[in-house]
Amino acid sequence: MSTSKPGYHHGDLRAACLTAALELLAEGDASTVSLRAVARRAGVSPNAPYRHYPDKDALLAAMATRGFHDLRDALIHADTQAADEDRFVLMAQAYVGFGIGNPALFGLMFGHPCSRNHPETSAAAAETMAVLAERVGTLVPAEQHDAFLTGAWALVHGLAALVMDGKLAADDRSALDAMIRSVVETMLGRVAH
Amino acid sequence: MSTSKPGYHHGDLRAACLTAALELLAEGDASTVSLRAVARRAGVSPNAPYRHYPDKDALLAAMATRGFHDLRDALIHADTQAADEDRFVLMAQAYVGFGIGNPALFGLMFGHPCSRNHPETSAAAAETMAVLAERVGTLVPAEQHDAFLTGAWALVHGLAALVMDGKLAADDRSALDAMIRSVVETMLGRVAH
DNA sequence: CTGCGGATGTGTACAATGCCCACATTAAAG
DNA sequence: CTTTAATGTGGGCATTGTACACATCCGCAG
Repeated sequence: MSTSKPGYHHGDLRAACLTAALELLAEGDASTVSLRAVARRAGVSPNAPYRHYPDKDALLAAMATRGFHDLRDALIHADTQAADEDRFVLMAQAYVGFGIGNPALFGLMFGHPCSRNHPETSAAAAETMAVLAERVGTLVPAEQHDAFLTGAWALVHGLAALVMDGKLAADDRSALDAMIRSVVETMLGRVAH
Repeated sequence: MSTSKPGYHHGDLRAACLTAALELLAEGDASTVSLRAVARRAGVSPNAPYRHYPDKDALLAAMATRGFHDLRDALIHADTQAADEDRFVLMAQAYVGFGIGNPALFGLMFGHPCSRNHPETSAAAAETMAVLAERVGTLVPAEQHDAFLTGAWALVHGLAALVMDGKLAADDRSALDAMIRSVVETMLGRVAH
């Protein structure tokens, strides 16, 4: 397809840079991603990426945007996998699981200034959170709605952040999921009744 | 005292580097902190810091350690400021308030690999969390203790992360504190007994 | 007091990086 | 076919992290 032409022009360097950058990020930490390394991996000169991204932050923002879309899709998928009471648990597990599976990307999405400064990334983040909010909206009486929504969101995000930071350890994935279930049910059980 | 001698030797360069680095971090984002800028601010040659920190990550870890100690102290102080039921609310407000007041440092503490790799920093983080854990221990029956502790911690940490990310807005500090109180009381209020 | 050794700070150096500029190539619009 | 804008190349610059060799100084043994 697009890989069959080694000519002067790449074909879709923009996308190639994005995937190269995501690969690099997955292989190491944030410092592994340099514009020049991305260019090398895409088989292109060090400056070529600048034709598609005004600066490094723009590339990082594009990566974060992709990350938010993937996270959103994972949440939506989890939301369809169970009956009502379990849905939020599954979404929490999916949220944390995404972080575990893509730690450096997760850190980029929530830790790097670029996600705040780029409107496209902020929009993707908002979309992602809207999925959580919709589910939470079905779980609680109206008068507690706002506080509960905020709390549930914070709970899930905090779980993810702490697990990613190694502050909460688990032997394997299923132990982790069990822990998440236990925590979420304990915390939400208090509110539900 | 130690600032009165402009001679060849600095006196306490180790501490000077730490405070210079913390100043730089407070003035901008993480990228503002370069070893060379730290050296400049301390009025010393670019390589002098290497006599006290083996590499840049070691300096960052020292900064994170300091951050955890300050956060711990803020939590301990909050814990003494009210009667039993309010203590956890005040601790949550202090936790988020620390993040608001030191966003870049907070990001370092919870986002950067150095806090995982340096034992001293990990220890400081554990100490900090122990303060939260102790308070939580008084709020809940033993069989729910683990899940509740994790949940409460995640809740507070998630609140801080979301507020810092601009995902939860508040007009001013007292509106923010009110929101935190509302969320915390909703999530764990009626279980106190 | 002398001189000596280890701790601390300086200088030079190098590779890598982000980014700027001028130039080359090419695909597509006229 | 010609022109033109998009895309990729090459060279260059300042900054950064860090290694190595040298300078300076504090404290201690004689």
